[in-house]
Amino acid sequence: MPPESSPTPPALTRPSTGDELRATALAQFASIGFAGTSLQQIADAAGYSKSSVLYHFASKEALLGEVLTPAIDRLEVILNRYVDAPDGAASRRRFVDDFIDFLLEFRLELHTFINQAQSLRGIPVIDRAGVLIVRLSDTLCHDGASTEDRIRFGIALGGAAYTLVAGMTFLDKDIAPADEIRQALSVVITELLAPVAVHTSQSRK
Amino acid sequence: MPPESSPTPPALTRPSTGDELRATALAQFASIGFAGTSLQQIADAAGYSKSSVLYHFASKEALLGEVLTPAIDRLEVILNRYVDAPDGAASRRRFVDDFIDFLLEFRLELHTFINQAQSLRGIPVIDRAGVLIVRLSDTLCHDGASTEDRIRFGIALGGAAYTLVAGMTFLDKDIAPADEIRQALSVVITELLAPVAVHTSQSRK
DNA sequence: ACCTTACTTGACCGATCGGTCAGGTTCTGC
DNA sequence: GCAGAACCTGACCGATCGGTCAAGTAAGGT
Repeated sequence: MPPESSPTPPALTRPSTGDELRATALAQFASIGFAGTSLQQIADAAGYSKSSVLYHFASKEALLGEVLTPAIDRLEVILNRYVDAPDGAASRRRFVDDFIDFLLEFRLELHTFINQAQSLRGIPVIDRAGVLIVRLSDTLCHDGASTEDRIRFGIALGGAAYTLVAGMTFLDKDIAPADEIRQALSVVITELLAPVAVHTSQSRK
Repeated sequence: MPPESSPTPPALTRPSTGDELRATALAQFASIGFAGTSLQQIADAAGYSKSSVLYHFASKEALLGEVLTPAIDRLEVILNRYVDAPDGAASRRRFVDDFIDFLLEFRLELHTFINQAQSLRGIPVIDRAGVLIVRLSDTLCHDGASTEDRIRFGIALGGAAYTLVAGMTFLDKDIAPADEIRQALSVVITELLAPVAVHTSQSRK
């Protein structure tokens, strides 16, 4: 092999073992569920031994924590940015864009959390995500929001999480181009959340 | 005890052991997942032994089948009724009402299927439900439906399933009255599916 | 009384679960 | 060359998994 190649690879560094395991575990958690995924499966899928997984991560729960944390951090940033921004349609629009970016980038993480949070209570990373979702809901809906407003929020969140993961599997067999999905998501979510926004721009009650 | 009570109980018959087990299993499958739920858990929660569960149901998969089948049967009836009905806004409206009834009555079954179908492929009841969902999607969206139309359908389906189960858990701590939820769902889902309906009433292209 | 049927159970099976541990390999700094 | 860290692994642990089996019990028909 010629020595011309760089010590740090040219464009992208190959993923570390930890990264591979995180990615593999995420895929399994999202499709089979945390309880239904064994460390052996993760190890086999990633091409390592079970012992190796437990060398890199203290426990199965710790692995879940490391897998979900980046998504939660990102969501926290987005929410804080929206809270700090002045009220108005422009801030609202940027938030929806940020949120759609988040959906597309962390679809598996969101799907994992959304569908299993109830059964995983007590795990630190899950509880942290839980309070974040509540804060997100309260921020968008305010305290006096109607049942319909809350259902709008829930449908937008859960529906997007579902559509981007499970839905794609057997509904859109032929996957649509990414920007087409992004634009469609933008239209539908904006439309879903629009009535909720109306209440937001005026002080409640 | 006075013998005045009827041989077949007056208003409602107490549930059979099989019914209790089905209900208990459904709750566990929906919240922890099929793979994550053990027969022991189901037996303990229902107050029986694991052996008793396996006496009433041939296997864990058979139990899942019996749990989900009523929901699938019902969805099949609703879809067939819509397909056989004349095209038009009235049929469409009735379908949405039927569908919301279905959502409210079989929320746990739908949630179970929606979020685990991918990992349970090969199990007869799951495959049957899968083709039914595809048929539902094709019926509502037709062949030439845009990505946005399909995303609308996916968000309505997945969003409702999520909101009615997981969402209620930590978003609407204080549960709203049933008819309020029904009306809100009706508004939001009708709104979501409305643009898709437009394409339906005219022959495509 | 007796047999049958429906139902429930504990003991048990091989396999797999999450997790520990000691040992082996490879690479680095000295 | 050598110590030490980083990494990877097979063997092993007690517990639990889905599932089988024989025994036991209660009710009903004869």
